[in-house]
Amino acid sequence: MLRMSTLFLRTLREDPSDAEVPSHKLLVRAGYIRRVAPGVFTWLPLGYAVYRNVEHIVRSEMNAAGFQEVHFPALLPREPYELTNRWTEYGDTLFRLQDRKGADYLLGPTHEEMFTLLVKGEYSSYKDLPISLYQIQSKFRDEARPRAGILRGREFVMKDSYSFDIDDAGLQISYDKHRQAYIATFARLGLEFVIVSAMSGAMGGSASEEFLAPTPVGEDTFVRCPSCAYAANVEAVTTVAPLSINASGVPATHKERTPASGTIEALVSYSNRDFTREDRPWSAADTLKNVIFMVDGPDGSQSALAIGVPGDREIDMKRLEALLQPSEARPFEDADFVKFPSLVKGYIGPNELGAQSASGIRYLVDPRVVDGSRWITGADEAAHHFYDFVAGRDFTADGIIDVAEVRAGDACPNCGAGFEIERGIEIGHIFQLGRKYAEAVGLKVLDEHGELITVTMGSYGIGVSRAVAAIAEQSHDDKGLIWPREVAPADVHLIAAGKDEALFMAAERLGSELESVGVRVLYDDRTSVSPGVKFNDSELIGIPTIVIVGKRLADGFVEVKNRRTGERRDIALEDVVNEMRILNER
RNA sequence: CGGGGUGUAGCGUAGUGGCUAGCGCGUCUGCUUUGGGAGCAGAAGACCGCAGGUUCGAGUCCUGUCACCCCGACCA
Repeated sequence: MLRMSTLFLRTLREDPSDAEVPSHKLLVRAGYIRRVAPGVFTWLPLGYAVYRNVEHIVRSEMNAAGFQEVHFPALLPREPYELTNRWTEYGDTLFRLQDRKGADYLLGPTHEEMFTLLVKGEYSSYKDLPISLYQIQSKFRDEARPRAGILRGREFVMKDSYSFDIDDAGLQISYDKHRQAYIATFARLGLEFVIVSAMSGAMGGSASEEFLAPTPVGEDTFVRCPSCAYAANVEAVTTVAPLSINASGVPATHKERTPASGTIEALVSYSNRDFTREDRPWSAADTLKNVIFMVDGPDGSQSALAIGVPGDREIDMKRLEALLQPSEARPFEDADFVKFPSLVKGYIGPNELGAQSASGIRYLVDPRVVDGSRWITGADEAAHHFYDFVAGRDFTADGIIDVAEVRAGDACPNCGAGFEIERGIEIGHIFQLGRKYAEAVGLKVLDEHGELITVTMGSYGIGVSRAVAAIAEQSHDDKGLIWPREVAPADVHLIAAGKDEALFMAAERLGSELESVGVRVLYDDRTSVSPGVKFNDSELIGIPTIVIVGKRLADGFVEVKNRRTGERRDIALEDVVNEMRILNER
């Protein structure tokens, strides 16, 4: 029985000034966590109890799925990460350190290399596979900007699993088992979640899905179709290309002088004044905006890339980066323009783009730029635009790229309905890694023909510490936290409300009885604290059931309050233990 | 790393260049109080982020520096 009189706990009446999101504010105010350094937190007794409950649920579901737990060090040598090139590729996000001899070490940001090497060291036959191993470990990432308290720290706990199979079919089975285990885990954690596609096909088609907990403070944006099951991270949304259009009636293209048309908006209004089209007014979606990027490859190479999108949409850098990985893109700067004299900044058009053009810059367009679509676009001359510039007739791009911003109402690729946009916290990620790491470290086994084959892998993560914050984020009100029972630090928050000694004795006895039948109790046995303080603390702390031993005790009753609904009931003292036990069994 | 902001007691904060840096919460002592963050009386607790400078005088002005927070780019 946890006793408030001795519990290491100090609740705060005011929000900490450095906290922004509800989970951070409440976890600090309720005395669950304290900050040690940016993105680094200490778990206090109540917080650690919740954390351990979450960890326990994760572990038990992993074990139930037949995965085996191992535990790597957090402190790792450099060499394994050299094999996969991640010692350098990981960049500044990697915490590096040296031992006294000057040898390089790192604090593990994720453990693909270690798991792969471990299996390589032990197994060498197809008969040993499949196998799935996992660990629950502190991970370290020197994030450029930790934020939102526990939601995005530099030290955090992650459950990471890796599956090892001899072929794609086996990998699919391992992947599906993890998917099922994750569904069971998050359901038990009391989290509302959505499974979204996380990668576009352009990356090579390996399956990857994210488990997102919808909340306004989530860092991931995803789309969800209200009329079918489709859900995807914005990075993975595929745009439905319209059918090609018959452009036989479109006038021949013509170049016009368009002064003061520096912005799309200005161009559209100018066009509607001086170059009206026959059927309807021009809109921003009729302009073709061409943006040039410099793409830095992982090997240090640089190449320019031109992207054409309808003028009513921006290019979504996240989508672009996701598609280009591991290369990185940045908008063209003046210094880059100097190298391409045929480009007129602000008036770049398809004529000067593409492999065949003078610039030679690869030119990719949005899927909406179908054959027969009719555009206003740059004429590669200051203050001039082409009108009635038709795709397939007047220009041809080198290919399609789907990186324009995604908007609510855009068509679902599955059923065509307009989808909705929401935000969510990434609480889990399952991913068919394939043979990348196995190849890098040489993980091969003999198959039934005695041939060496490279193992194929899956990698699966759950943010354990993050899940605590995600639950807090989804489950609180203006008074405080509201824990789902299975993760709550106790089942019952027992309050002695009053000063009568008999009342404390009755509460004490009730607490013991509850504990004896397996009900976890947090007992507010403080004698010098007024009932109001106790009530407020109980609501802040967020244990699902609050039992008040107070003024109704004289009639043989205690009050039982549901933290979530606020519903209160008077229950006869002798029935409480039974009631609580039933409640606990659900 | 780009942009914005803030550093005053454990927490939240006030402080036109001028006396001993103020208030609330929390903490301690005593008395009172006990169904919605109690009252009275007293007490402890601050190198005003750090380093320079201007000035008779700096929490306040200037320069530098560090730290932290927020918005972006990056991620469980």
